[in-house]
Amino acid sequence: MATRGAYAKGVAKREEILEAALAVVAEHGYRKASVREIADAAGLSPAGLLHYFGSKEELFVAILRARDDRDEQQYAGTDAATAFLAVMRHNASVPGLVQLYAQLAAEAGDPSHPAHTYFRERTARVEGFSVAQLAEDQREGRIRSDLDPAWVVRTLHALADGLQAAWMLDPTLDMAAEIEQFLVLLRPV
Amino acid sequence: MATRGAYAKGVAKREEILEAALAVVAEHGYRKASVREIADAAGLSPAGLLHYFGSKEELFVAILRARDDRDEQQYAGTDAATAFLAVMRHNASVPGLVQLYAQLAAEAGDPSHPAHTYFRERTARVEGFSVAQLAEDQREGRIRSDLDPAWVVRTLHALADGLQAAWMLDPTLDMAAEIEQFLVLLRPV
DNA sequence: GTCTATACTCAGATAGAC
DNA sequence: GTCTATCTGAGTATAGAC
Repeated sequence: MATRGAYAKGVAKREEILEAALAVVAEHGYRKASVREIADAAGLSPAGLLHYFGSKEELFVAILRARDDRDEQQYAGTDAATAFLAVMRHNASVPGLVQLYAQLAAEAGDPSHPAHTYFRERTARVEGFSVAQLAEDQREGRIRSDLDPAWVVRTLHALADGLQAAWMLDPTLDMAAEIEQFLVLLRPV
Repeated sequence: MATRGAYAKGVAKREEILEAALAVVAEHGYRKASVREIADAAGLSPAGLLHYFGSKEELFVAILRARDDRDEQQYAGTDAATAFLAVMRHNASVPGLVQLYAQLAAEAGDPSHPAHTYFRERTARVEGFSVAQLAEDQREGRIRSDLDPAWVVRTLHALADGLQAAWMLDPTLDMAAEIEQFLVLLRPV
């Protein structure tokens, strides 16, 4: 139903706008990615764009949600360490997305920001299933069993976010290698 | 000389503007801290403010520089681990500054951003003397000697940045405790 | 050197016509 | 569902008063 009749066009247009927004962010960075420019790239007016996404912030949150969906589908069931590394390696190939994520995450520190709820939910969800995965890694002897899995996951998450900030300042930084080094410390002795 | 005659007023006004900016950011958050509002708080017009700081971004960079100066003076000579913990604990009492830092750091990912150079230099400087401190910690047996000090410092830095992002989303997070847990992994066996 | 008044440009968002 | 026209508020450049 959702892709038939009068709705099909709207759904397709939404996808088209997301793609255009991503392309503009990738090329010009988040700062200069105005609604106008994205609307131009998607072939409609700023007001037309805002018919689909109520505000600039909502549009960007939608992009991040789409990324989350893809990542979570792709790495479902993989052990936590491997999944983290794979995501980090992939991130290094999409600087625009990394910038967008960092920017929005910083803004979302303000509880009144439209993306605040999204980031809180995202953290709870991602850390939730990562803890489950990590506990399994511990049972199977891949990770030291004397560490609190929740702490390990929070640390991995914070480390990943911080490394992305460092990587934006200096793209020669190998984010995955840094994480890998940390994982060595988690190995059973 | 710099504080005599006709210049004394200017220097004092600069300080006053920095204080006002900090207060506005602390109260309304970075997002809604407009040049106009800061100018009002400092008792002058927007253009008057821009006489001292060429742009909004330069003003905010000046705030962060002032913070750096204070921190670096205060913890010069302290061992790296203790200094990091002290700074983290202090940060938890100044949410406005944490927000400002995170926001500007994210924006500065773009090389054309006015704060890009500041953050690159800051990273080089802070990590530089932290590595020196950490190497000493290693020689004196407080830290495992088989770890690359540069890696440890980069990781500590990234972890701190990431934890601040997480803390903004959930202020119940104890950033210093998280760091402390990580430091346990660095202790000699 | 310090500062104001004015005005310009561009942003995101809204109202209402089509 | 999409446009045009418009509103509001941002940052800041300029000219010039003191």
